[in-house]
Amino acid sequence: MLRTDEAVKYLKNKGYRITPQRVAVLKALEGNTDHPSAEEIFKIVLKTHPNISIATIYNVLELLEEEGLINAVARVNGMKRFDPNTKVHPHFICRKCHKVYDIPIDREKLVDCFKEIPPEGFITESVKITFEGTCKNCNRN
Amino acid sequence: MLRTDEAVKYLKNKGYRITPQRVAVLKALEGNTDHPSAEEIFKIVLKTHPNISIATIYNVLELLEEEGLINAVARVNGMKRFDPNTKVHPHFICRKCHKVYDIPIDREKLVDCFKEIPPEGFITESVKITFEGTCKNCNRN
DNA sequence: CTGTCTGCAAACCATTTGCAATCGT
DNA sequence: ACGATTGCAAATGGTTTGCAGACAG
Repeated sequence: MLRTDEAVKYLKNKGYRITPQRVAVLKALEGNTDHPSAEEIFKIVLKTHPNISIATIYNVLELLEEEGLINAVARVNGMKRFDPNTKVHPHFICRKCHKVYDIPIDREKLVDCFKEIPPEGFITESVKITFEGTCKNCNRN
Repeated sequence: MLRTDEAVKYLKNKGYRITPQRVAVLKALEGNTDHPSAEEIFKIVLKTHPNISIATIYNVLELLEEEGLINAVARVNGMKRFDPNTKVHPHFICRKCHKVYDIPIDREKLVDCFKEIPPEGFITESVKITFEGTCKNCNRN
């Protein structure tokens, strides 16, 4: 799970400059379970940094993703959605309200299920498990 | 697995018109394990239908996906990739060569692994399991 | 015939890029 | 200081859309 102070330390250590914009994006993501889009992160950060540019948001998100501090976990309505929780876990995308939910899962079972795949010679860098349908809330109506 | 004749029957039965363009897209996808993009399907169909428009390709693909005859299984380099095999099965996306591989998997194990998720009240319409990394071929070089 | 589909070209829109000015180190 | 990073505005590019004409049923 992303923590701003640890991420800052990590980035500094890698030689990256610690700009207010980068810290602001990290803070917007810390503890955020909404799987926000770049636009949503932009809106959050605008509150404290009224001059920030959307291009900077994209820059920072790209950096954080490359450094493995966050993941792009889905694409909903054409927009990438980001998750500060980089542990492998399934997501559920609601086709009606476009919310992205984390799905709790028995980690042992998951590891067991996937341990012999993909085939030899393939090197896996990330795994995505995504359910799509209609969520509890939307099904009630 | 998609079969052109069955798909045609299905679409006709639903009241859709059977146009040469629709049949051509179906034929381009039948038995295709390359997970082609819209552009790639366009190129295939152009050989037999030199006047077809890319917009028509997108139209037909949208229709086939809505009708559950094909799936959009991934987005690689910004491009949707399509699979005529609509059975749930994992994919491996190579970050170097951008090939999309089908991954064989023990179906029973998969069902067992996923049977109690997602949580009650959520209605699942599709499941995607995607590995990303570098493929056997690219790792050799 | 009639209303669905197609082909064309323009529009869309999330994301990327080029570049001069800014600011972290 | 110096070079990495930002903000702005324009470009990119896969996909979508509007519409007149074509064609399947």
